[in-house]
Order: sequence, then C-alpha cells, then structure tokens
Amino acid sequence: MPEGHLAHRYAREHARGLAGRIAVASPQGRFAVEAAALDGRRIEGVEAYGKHLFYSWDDTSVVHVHLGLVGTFLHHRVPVPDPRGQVRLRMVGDGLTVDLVAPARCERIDPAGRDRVVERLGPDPLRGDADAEAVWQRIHRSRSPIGALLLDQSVVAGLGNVLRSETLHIAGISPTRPGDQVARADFDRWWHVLGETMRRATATGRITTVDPPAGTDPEGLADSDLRRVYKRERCARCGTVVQRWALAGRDVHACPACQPPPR
DNA sequence: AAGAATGTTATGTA
DNA sequence: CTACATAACATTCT
Repeated sequence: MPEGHLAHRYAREHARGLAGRIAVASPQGRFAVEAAALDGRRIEGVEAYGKHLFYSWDDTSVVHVHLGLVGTFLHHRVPVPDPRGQVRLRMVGDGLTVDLVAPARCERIDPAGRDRVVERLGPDPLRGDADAEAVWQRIHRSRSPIGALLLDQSVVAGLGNVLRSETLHIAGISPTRPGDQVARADFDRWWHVLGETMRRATATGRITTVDPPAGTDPEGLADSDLRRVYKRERCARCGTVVQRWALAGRDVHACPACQPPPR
C-alpha cells in the first residue's frame, strides 16, 4: 500500500511505541525462521529509507521490511487479539503491539546488509541528507521519460504511483518528457513540490495535493477529491479530461492542458 | 465476487 | 547494453 511517506510514518511511530521490552510472538508463514530468532529481544532503533524499513535489535541484527503493494501493519492496544493467520511478525512494545501482514520482504540481516540495500537506492527526499543534485544528474542524463524515471527507486527513493502523477502535475511537467529535455528550473520546482507533498503526507498519512473546500472535513472526502489528476475524471485545476495510460508498467495520469506533452 | 491496488523482482523482447 | 513490457507474488477492499 505505501509510498515512502508511510514508511517514515511507521518508523517514527514504531521508534516511539516499540521501545522497551520487546517480544516476538507466533511468527508464521514464510518469514517464521527470521522472526523466531528475535524472540525476547529488544528493538533499539527504527529507520526508514525510501519505502524500506530497518529495525535494529540488541543482538545487532537488523530486520529489513518492505511492504510491497499490499503489505501493512496492524496496530493493537490492549487487549491484544491473537495473531491472525497471515501475520508474519509480531512486535510487542509498551502499550503498542504491531503485526506485520503481507510484506513483500521481511528478513533478518546485519548492518552491512542494510548498507547494501541502501546503496541500491537514490536519495530519499524525506531524509535531511537527500542530494537533489544527484537526482538531477540521473534525470538530466537520461533519455527515458521522466514518468518512468520517477518510479525507479535508484533515481529517487520513496516515490510511488500517486506521487509520480500528482507532483508532475503540480510542476507542470508531462510524464512523457524525456529526462534530458527537462529544464533545470522545472526540476527544481518539482523537487521542492515533492518535498512539501511528502512531508505533508507523512504528517497526515495521506497524499493530498488540493485544499478541501472551505468548511468541509477532509476525513470525509474521497482520495480523488483531494488530488489533482490521479484517478480523476477531470483535472482539478482546469477541468480538462485527464489522460491515463501505462508508463513503466503502471497507469500514469496527466492533464494535457497543464502538462503539455513534448513537441 | 472478480478485479484493482500508494510495489518489487525476474524474465522477455526489440 | 538499453529501455521498455509482462508475469508472478500476496492480501484487502470494493
């Protein structure tokens, strides 16, 4: 389910809530071996990098989690229910119990293994050390459409399908524009917008790119009402019918008026 | 109740 | 080699 903002949100929440006495209970399914080795151990830190999560334990092992398309965490307060059949890993903290469901990845590695995962990732805009220049160089030197580059986690870490369409729309860039034909000023604007959008999404747990109508409660609004083009019939800015087509294997959404395609 | 979904990886094709 | 596309994977929600 998640793009990078949710990984960071989980990292923050879990760093706070899983401190103290930790036990792993009832690991099941394909990740049972990794989880069983951690039974009774303590979590010392949680880190997000792009869509990846790293849990550091007091035996120096690191649990690497990637939620993939459908993975999620179930959070329980007391009374804690029995793990459901599909729970791969349960982490128990003070007042918070977390079950990991349907991850694409859940493996016990070591700090060097963590570094190897991070090496394959581009800069993460949600981290203070994100190197915008490195992202620019990758885009600027490529003839691939920018809409494809933005889903490549080695170019930028943490972008998913919603952020791709929404941030390109805000920046006024067509997804089909080749990377080497993107103007520096457009890139700079896009990078700024991306950071803002991701930080807001981390705070709210939801990717929103338009303000809700005055007086309405955003909670009650559908996702598409708080977005500009993604899964919308018409562009939220100008009303033009949104175009939708597969790019890099996933449906991208764009407004032909706000994001004129390259000539 | 079939199908879509905020994803990655391995494999295939031009 | 490059730059795509496609299939497989697994669960929840509509």
